[in-house]
Amino acid sequence: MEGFWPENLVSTNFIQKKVNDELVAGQELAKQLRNVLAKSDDDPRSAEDLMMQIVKSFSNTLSILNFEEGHDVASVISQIQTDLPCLDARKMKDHSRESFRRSTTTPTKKDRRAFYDRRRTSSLRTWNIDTPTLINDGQTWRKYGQKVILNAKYPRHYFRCTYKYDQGCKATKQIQRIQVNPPLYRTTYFGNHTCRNLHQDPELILDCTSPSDTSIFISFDSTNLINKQDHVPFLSSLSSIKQEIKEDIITCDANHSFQTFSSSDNFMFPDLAAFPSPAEAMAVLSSTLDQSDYGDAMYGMTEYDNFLS
DNA sequence: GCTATTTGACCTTA
DNA sequence: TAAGGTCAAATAGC
Repeated sequence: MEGFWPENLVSTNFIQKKVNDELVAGQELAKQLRNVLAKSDDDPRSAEDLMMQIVKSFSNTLSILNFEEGHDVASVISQIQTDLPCLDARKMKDHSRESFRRSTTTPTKKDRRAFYDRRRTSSLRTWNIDTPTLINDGQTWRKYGQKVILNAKYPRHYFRCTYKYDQGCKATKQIQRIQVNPPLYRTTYFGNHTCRNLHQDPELILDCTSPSDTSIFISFDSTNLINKQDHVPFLSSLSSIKQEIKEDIITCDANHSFQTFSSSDNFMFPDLAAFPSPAEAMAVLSSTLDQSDYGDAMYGMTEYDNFLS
């Protein structure tokens, strides 16, 4: 491992400290979000910003945990630390909200120039997350493009908010695989969601969108450890996202068969704040997956890896 | 028939 | 002019 982090720092203790920091930060953010949600007159953007930070925190933790010692964990941590300032809540409040440029009339191909907004000149806030698995931020996305990038082994996938045209939400994201072994995916977000996702629930969602990964829900209510699939209508949106990825994969490689999961494969995370230490929390989280789920998840990741390789 | 995805073409920027 | 981002017609799936 080269570069920023000295070799001796990337020790088990160091990684444990980083995991601890991420979990503590996530716990604190979760508490803040709970307070925000408790006040109905609060700016809904505050809740969204906090939610994104929480997702980021747990994603970072998972990134760290999924890198075996000796692999390039330092680069992940370095990336995380580079990204963190972008997630500072104080900085997130003032990001610009550009007006919706698309006109109500359907432009011809010649008219595209009228509403085309190239990313690099945009003032939209951007940040990225590197994860060993695909993550779900709880929003609904629609894929609108795929592009082979120069000097990149894997194509870049482009997603926009499902409600772009309904509500003028300008949030987009890009997903690109950047590494095979260990698997690493870079998700780059552009702009905040300005939509009101009708399918979204106050509960935070942290879902792996790999084709057959099980969904993970973080509940703020420690008594709420049941599978709420049958009671939460917004779960249909998650199925939609999974379907997007699955179909994308199947289209690209018909030789691979993927196991699809019913929504009942979702399970609930216990309340992380209830655990005395992050290590115990993670141990419980790991054990929350029963053998079949774990096997299915691993199967799915393996198949997806094979496809992307 | 509706909705989402694919993919070639188009557009902007460096 | 090359590269990357987006559009939209064609296509597929439900």
